Order: sequence, then structure tokens, then C-alpha cells
Amino acid sequence: MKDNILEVYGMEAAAFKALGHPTRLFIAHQLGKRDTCVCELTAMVGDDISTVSKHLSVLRAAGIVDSVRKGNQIIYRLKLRCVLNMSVCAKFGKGK
Amino acid sequence: MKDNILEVYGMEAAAFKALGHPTRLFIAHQLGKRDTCVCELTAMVGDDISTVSKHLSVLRAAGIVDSVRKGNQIIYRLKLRCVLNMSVCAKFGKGK
DNA sequence: CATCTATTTGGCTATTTGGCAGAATAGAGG
DNA sequence: CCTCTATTCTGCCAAATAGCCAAATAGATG
Repeated sequence: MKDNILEVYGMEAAAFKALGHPTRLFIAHQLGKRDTCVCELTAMVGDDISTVSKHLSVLRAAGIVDSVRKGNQIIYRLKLRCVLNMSVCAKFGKGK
Repeated sequence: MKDNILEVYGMEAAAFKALGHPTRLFIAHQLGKRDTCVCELTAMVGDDISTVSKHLSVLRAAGIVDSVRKGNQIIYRLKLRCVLNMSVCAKFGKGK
């Protein structure tokens, strides 16, 4: 059954996993408001820029964000916008 | 800013993280259909029972499931039912 | 109380992750 | 072509995770 589980739930689980880190979840929400460059996200998050870049590549690999070059900076945008709705659920947590 | 991110997104991220494993996501969906004992989940998943038990404790720690004893077995139920809706989003993945 | 069954817990190992610092890269602009 | 800036990549380390097996536990039941 294991292969089957991986087949059915693998990609979906990967998306959850990508969002399963406070910094990455914050980034997703921030990008939900407006497209933002790495440098600005770095300033907001407060981690090393290499760390933020790595978080972004995790989000991109999961298909949650993508990016585009603008001048000499890379602008990230939220590609899978519905993650914003997903969030509402967990937010009310134990409640409902 | 880091403390603030943790404060705002920490618990929510933990819920995503808990669902970020194919086996645990499968279990959540299965429990969405009906309450189930560890033994039966183990049979469905095909991992060692101790592994399944650990997955269940991760889900419980995140507030996603809870359990109740019935006879000599422990029945798990989906406590945070809205995770079933969350799933729909990721499922259509890159699409929307 | 002794035992049986279902589950959890405690190692243990291999792998993955998160973070930083520093090197490498890619365009922009002189 | 040189340099500057923004970003990504590579090593490195500490910590967390997934999985198995074996031991411990908790009720159920004789």
C-alpha cells in the first residue's frame, strides 16, 4: 500500500511540508499581499539572505511560488494563491 | 521580527508540518471517513505499528486528531476536520 | 493475580533540515 | 570588459525526523 499512498498523497504532502515552517508560511502570506524581492523578504524575516533564498527555493520546488527578474533583482510571487484559504482552517485550530 | 513570525505562524506551521508526510496525510483522510484503530491503520499503511503510532502522536500533538479507548484498542478520530478542505487546494496544485 | 492483546516508548541508525558564512553567478551599468 | 549588486550555491555543523526492533505499558479477561 505504501507506493500507492506516496502516489496519491506525495505531491500534496510536499506542499504542506513546504508550508510547515513559520518563516515560509510568513513568506507565503507576505507574497499574498504583493510581489516582493528577496532582499525585502530578507529584511522582514531577519535571517541570513542565503537562508531566505533557500526557503524560497523550497517553496518554488513545491509549486507554491515562482519568480521573475526585474532589473537586478528577483521578484517572487505567490503562484498557488489558494494556500491563503487553507491557512484560515489551521488558524482556528482546535476550535472547529 | 523572527519572534513575531514564530508567534503568529508557529502553530499554524506546525499543523502544516504534521500533514507534510504522505503517510500522515493518508491517515488524516482515512480518519475523515471513519474512526479507526491503530491496528487497522497499520494494516492499511504497511509500516511497522510503532511507526504508525508515532505518526499518530505527531498528528495528535498538532491538534489534528485525538483518540479514545474502546475495549482494548485505541480509536483515533479526525478532530480538525477542516484539513479535508485544505487538501482540495493543494490537490489541484499548479493549476489554480 | 496472571496473561494476553493493542499500543506506546526507548533506543539506534541513516537521512533530512535549518542556519550561517563564504564562494560563485547573473545582469545592470559604466 | 570591469565592477557592482542581488541572488544562488556549496560546505559545514547541529538538530530534527523516519523507520525498525525490542522493551514497557495499559486494559481486558481468564
